[in-house]
Order: sequence, then structure tokens, then C-alpha cells
Amino acid sequence: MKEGPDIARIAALIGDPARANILGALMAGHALTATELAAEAGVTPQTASSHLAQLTQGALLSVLAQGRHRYFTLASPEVARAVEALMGLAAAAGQLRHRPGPKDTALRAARRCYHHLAGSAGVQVHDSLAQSGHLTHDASGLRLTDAGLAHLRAFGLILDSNESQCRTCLDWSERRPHLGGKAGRALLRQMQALGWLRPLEGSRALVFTARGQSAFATAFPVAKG
Amino acid sequence: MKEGPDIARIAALIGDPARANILGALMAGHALTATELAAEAGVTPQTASSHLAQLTQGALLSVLAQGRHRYFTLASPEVARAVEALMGLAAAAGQLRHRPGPKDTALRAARRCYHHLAGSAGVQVHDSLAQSGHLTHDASGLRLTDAGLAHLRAFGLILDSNESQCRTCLDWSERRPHLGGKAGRALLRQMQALGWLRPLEGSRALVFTARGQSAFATAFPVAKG
DNA sequence: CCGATCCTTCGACCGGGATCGAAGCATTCA
DNA sequence: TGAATGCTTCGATCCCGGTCGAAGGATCGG
Repeated sequence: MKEGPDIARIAALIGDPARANILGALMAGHALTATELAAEAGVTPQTASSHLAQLTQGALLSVLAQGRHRYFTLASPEVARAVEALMGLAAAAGQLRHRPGPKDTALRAARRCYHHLAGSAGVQVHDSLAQSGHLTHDASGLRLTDAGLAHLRAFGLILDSNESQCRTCLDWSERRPHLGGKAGRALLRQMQALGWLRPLEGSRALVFTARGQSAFATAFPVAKG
Repeated sequence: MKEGPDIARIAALIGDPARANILGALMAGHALTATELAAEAGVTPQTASSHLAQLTQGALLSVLAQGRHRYFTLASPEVARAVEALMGLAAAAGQLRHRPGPKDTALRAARRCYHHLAGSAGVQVHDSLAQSGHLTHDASGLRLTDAGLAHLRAFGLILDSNESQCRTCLDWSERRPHLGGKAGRALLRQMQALGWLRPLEGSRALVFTARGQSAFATAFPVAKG
């Protein structure tokens, strides 16, 4: 009964610990070089090279050669979403790699998912915009309303009118959608520019500054329901 | 940089061809016995037994022992969504197992995804309901409005008021969300009861009857945009 | 109780693939 | 040009895990 796409190939590609670490490192959205990824994955450069070739061949990564460096990124937001979906399953199965520590708490609060904001803060943004009518769910998926577009522009975001289309991304820690796509990306950039939050050293986690914390709460209020 | 859930374990679990076939067979939403799954996967019962034990252990499947039979199903809708996400990646990578044939076309038109309707017909249901205001996207995700609830009840669906909460499921062939959850499940059941469509032998594909085709188009119209 | 069916456990085999050392290109910089 | 750096290819090793035959429970029908 072989129907549909060959899922096993892709899953097997993600299923190796070294490759999974590579994908995890790239979930932050930054392009990383082969040697950096080798260190992240905990393998030698020649082993990493083999893995990177396979991931690229499998259309999970894309490469940008610059001088003697090769920068790798996730090939598409779809890849990031698939990885998050798998994280959700792994979390549900209780297969956390470490006992939850302070870093883990920080990750659940706010982190980079590909290029946008995830974690409870990310979900809060989504909910707040949805409640105030700045975000609608129509035929083509999630979309910013005109009011929402104006609202975010007032915030300092630079968004074309044809960039109202958004991506939702299932949050592995919250099990709820958060805001991805162009808008999500621009929003995170602006929040960092405003000094609301900064990346935690060597991690995808993001920590709010005291000032940013309260500003964020005011800007994206959410009613309990 | 080992952060978050252990994704490699889960992905490796899905990454074996035999296990992927098992998951694929269960995507139709029916409970299947160990021997049936062995046949689906193309391995002997003792091999399948080993795989099934691993999948159950990994919280991807759940088992119901009934007499000397053991019925397996996907452990949760999350599993089904993760599998669909992987199918999307595989399809994007152009790794279809077969050259697209008539069966493949049927699959893209309408199929079972877990217990609900997927494919272009599934997406059409979602879009139609969203356009007519029967479906909203709020803080807790996708939800049926009161009007939508009444609309579907008029259709013959039996739905509690507290079952307005819906699940969205990313469609691998359309790359767009379709309607899952309780409502999606009830809807598919009703459509089959009305004789609108019937399962294609030995496949997840669903084919519309002539009568069902036009009735469906009238019931779930969608404006082009 | 007996045979049939469903499923599992055990043991042995085998292959694919992950890994790293050594060597080879390519690029940059002095 | 020569040395250093980033990355890849090649080859050898090794181990994990998929596979099936044989045998052992478990459950049902009579």
C-alpha cells in the first residue's frame, strides 16, 4: 500500500542524532558554517560534511557558498514547522533530553523559532492580535487585517501591503499556534532593536529586559478566557 | 547545544520504511491488527511485532487488546499532523514513491486523513466555512461560530456546544490547512452516510459519487480569490 | 482438553551507515 | 609564492538495528 510521498527517507534523514542537532541549531534562523555545525552536533568536520551533504541533497537545507565558508540554513519554513511538530511529539512522549533546568524554562518562555518569536511570548502575540481583530483566519490561511497592518507599522515594522499573509507555526512547548512568516520575522527584529529582549548566550532562548517585559505586556495584552 | 525535546529518537522511529508504512496505513484512521499491519508494511509478523512494540513504546501508537487480536491506532491527532508535515516535505523534495498515477490523483482530490476529510475537497470545506463566517480563528485556535455549529447540525451532524473547538491539519498535497477534530470527523461520517463518497478499495482515497459531487459543491461553495 | 489462530520472544545473521584518520582541493592572506 | 584555514573525498573500521526461522505464550472455538 505504498501511497503518497516517501516519508521514511525524510524521517530517517532527521532521525540521526548528529543531523537532528544540526537542524536544531539552525532552528534559531541564523546561517551557520560547516565547522560551526560540526561543533554543535559534536562530530568531526568530515563527519559533519557528510551529514550536511545528505541534508542538502534531501532538500532540508540550503547552502550559500561565500569564499571559503559555506553557510547553511533551513531550506524552507516548512522544514522548521516539521521539526517543531516532531518536537511536540517528543515532548509529549516525555523524552526531554535533560531534566528541565533554568535554560529549559527560558526556552519555554521565549525563543527563536526559525526567524520569529516562539514560546509563551510568541503565542501571546498571536492571541493578542487575534483578539483585537488584527488577525483573521480566511481562505488562504492566517492574514493581517488592514487595522493589523497599520497597528504593526505604527510599531515600526516595515511591511508591504501584500505581506499581510502570515504563517502559523505550531509551538512545541505551548501546543498552540504562534505567528510566523514575514510579519513574525519583522516583529522579532523590531523587538530586539527596541531592546525588549536579547538572545541568551549559546541558546535559542530569548530573555526579556525588565523594561521590555512591561512594554511587551502593554503592547500585546491578552484577555484570559 | 542539546536543547528541547529529543527529536532524533522520534524521527528515527518514523524513519524506518516498515514503520513508515505502518503509520501510513493508520493515517486512514482505522484500527488495524498486528497481522494486517505486517501485510501493509510488507514484513513478517514477527518483524512487525518488533516495530509495533517500538512505536507503542515511543508513544506514536496506542493499542487496544481484544481477545487474541491487538488493534493499533495512531496515539493522537498530533502524530497524524506530524506525519502529514513530513509528507509535505517529502512531496516538496520530489520524492514520490511512484510515478503519479490515477490513484495518486484520487488521493490529491479527496482522502481520509486520520478520521477526517483531506485533499482538495477537505481544503474546500475549510475555506467555504471560513468565508461564510462559520469558522473563526481566535485565541484558542480554530473554532466553529454559533452559526457554524447550527449550520453543521442542520446538516445532520451531532455536535455538543463544547465541541466547537476544531483542529487544523496541514494538507500535504494542498499545502493548506483543512478541518480536523471532532467536527471534521463527524462531517466525514455524515458525508459517507449520505452516500456522497465512498472509499477506494485498499486505499486512503475517497471518490465522490456523481450525486455527491454536485451536492458537495452546493453545500460548500467557495469564492475564488 | 485439543487444535487453530494471533502474537510474541529468542537467537542468529547480515547489511547499511556513522565515524574518524589521512590526504586532497579551494580560498584567503601576507 | 607559500602558509593557513575551511571543507571535502577516500578508505577502513565498527556497531547498531532490521530481518526472519524456530519456538513459546495467549486466546478462542469446539
